[in-house]
Amino acid sequence: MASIHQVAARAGVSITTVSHVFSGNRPVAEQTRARVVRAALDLDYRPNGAARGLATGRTMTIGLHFPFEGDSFVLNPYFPELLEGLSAEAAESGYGFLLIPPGSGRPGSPGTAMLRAGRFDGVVVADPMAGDPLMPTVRRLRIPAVTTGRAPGPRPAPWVDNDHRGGVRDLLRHLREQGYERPALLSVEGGFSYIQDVEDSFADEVRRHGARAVIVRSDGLSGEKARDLAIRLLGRRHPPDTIVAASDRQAQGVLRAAEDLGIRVPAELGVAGEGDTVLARHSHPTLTSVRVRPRRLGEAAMQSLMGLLNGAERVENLLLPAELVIRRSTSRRATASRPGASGGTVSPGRTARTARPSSGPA
Amino acid sequence: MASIHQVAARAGVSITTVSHVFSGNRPVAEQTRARVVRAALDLDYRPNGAARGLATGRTMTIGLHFPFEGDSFVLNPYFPELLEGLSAEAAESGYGFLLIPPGSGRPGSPGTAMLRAGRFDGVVVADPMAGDPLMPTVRRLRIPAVTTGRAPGPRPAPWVDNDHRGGVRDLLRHLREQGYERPALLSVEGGFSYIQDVEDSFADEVRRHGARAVIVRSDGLSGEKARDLAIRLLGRRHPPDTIVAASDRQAQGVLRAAEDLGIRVPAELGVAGEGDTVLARHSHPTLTSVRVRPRRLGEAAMQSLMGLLNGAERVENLLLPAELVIRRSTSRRATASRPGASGGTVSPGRTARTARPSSGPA
DNA sequence: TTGTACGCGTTATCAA
DNA sequence: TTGATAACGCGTACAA
Repeated sequence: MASIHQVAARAGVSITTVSHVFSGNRPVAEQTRARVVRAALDLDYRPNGAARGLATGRTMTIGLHFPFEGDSFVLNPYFPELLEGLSAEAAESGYGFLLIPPGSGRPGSPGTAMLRAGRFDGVVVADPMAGDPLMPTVRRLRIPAVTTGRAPGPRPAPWVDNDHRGGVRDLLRHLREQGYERPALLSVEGGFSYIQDVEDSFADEVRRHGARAVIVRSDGLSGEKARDLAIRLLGRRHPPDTIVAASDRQAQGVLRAAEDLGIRVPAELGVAGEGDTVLARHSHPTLTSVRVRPRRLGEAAMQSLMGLLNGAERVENLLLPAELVIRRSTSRRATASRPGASGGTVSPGRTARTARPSSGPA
Repeated sequence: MASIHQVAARAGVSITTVSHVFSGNRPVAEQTRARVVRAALDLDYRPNGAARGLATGRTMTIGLHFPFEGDSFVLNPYFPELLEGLSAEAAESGYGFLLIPPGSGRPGSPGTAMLRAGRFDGVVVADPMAGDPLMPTVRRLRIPAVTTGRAPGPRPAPWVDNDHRGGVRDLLRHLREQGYERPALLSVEGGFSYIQDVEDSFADEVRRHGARAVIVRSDGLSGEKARDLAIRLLGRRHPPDTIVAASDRQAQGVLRAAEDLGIRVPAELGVAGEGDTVLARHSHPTLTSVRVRPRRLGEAAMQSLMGLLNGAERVENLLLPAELVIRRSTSRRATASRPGASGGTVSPGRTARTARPSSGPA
């Protein structure tokens, strides 16, 4: 492997010049630069990352953690899209992602060793879970961190998030307009702030309009489990006339339950999902869902983190708006907006809001 | 951040001794070691990875690539499990995974820059696709590499793989024993060696027993698409009496098609999947499937790569046996093995085989 | 516009 | 059992 010295020698310049040709940190005469580039090409030279890191104190690496311990969240298209956004934004600036293994934060685990080894400049933690020792460890080690979704606890790390509460509010308003009166929420176990938001705002909103807040929880996102729970819900003495599911996969299970029980959707039962995944467009009937933007969230997370890395004392938290996409599964009254049309109907747009720096749930 | 010098000073020893306490590269007297550890603890010292990398020439980082360009393979539980295996094995030896972004290998892409920057000691490429420039680039840069599934081309990198061909053979034998005579294969687009293996061995085996090999391909793993294709298959003038799907999700779509058409499974139609995922155990009827071991495959991949990194000239390729798990969806004749019992029935076990170093498809 | 020389924090060689 | 010191390859303050 050629080093900067060999390139300098071959180009007839000093290593300083070679360095600056590759870092771009100071202007180099066009002629000189050409000679250097030529020499580097000839020798197949690539600047050594470790040496760079040693000299600059930067590793150009971001630690990345996903909540993938159980099976439950693996089959969720949310995370691949989030990763795309992170990746796109990181690529621009030469950052790479080092996976932080599950179980990191527990004393003595290999992941904790990695955290302690200073192998990255900062971390992105996707959907930190309540009770997970990772974020406390990250804070203790003073590693710059941004989370997608909010970490639990009093002074969470800077975060970016989807406005799930707003999404639920919009959805419930739409359901009221469609004449549904007894909504139930089919939620899921797990200590994510997203679930907390959905459940809290569902309960608040339903009660504010004088109804009882019925919430049941599945222990995974599977459609089968959702179907079973929905069947039980619909067999109650006073069954709900709408079921809002915490994910599109669960909503599909609800549709299946209705089909099995001979209950017509949307006439007798309204069904809505969350995430506006490909499932929502392809189920029968098509599914009303709350659209979030994992890709944009990933980009925003990296932007925040890079702010921190560039010396910003603190960065603003960011709440991305969620859009209600109305489709057949909740459209039982004719409206001007032709529900059921190709892509669904999007509720009146709202613009991105910036939340207060260390606010709790918005 | 404390450095080795400060620890040495505080412990009253040379930096050499501190170094050896942390690297374990030579014995240190118990008393001395205790003093060093104490000092390190007091100063919150952690060895600097970049400096280590510079001195040793090793980054303790493995590049990792998943075939996640489209949505299609994201929703496959195979990859999370593969990652678990890789991760477990890597953690033991202090290696971490740096994600190689999609599109790497194309000249000028950020991923290619990362490959060229020498940021890792080796790479693991999960299911390299035909036509992807990644593996050629990796070879050109002489980065030690192992693939899960085989890379296309004449002299592929060392690989570990599931014995899909053996799995298909066992499955077809079972189907013949159950009296099925006209199997069709519901495959999927995409240049993975795994698909090639399944299609090739299906065709070989079916023809060897004098039947016509019917193969149709979906352009994704979705259950909906599989259902539509299955409906078309079953509407043919001479419909198949068995449909073998390239994944459990597709097989579930086939079950749905049969249900919609009023075709009884397994009496009139046999259905089998691939992967033995949670879907197979939970569908109605339960699904016969070919079980593979992504977790063990991941472990094996890392072991092979670490062999390469430790100077092995070449490592043996490894073919892990696939097990046929017989459940209700193909069990129309009574057998001694009580198909449909809890976990399904596993075909006579075979032991892991080691393939010839640069063999093509086994 | 370019070059000299030092420092980054560690490992490895050689010596004691 | 331990230590002194030369790499490792790059960035950058300072000088020219």
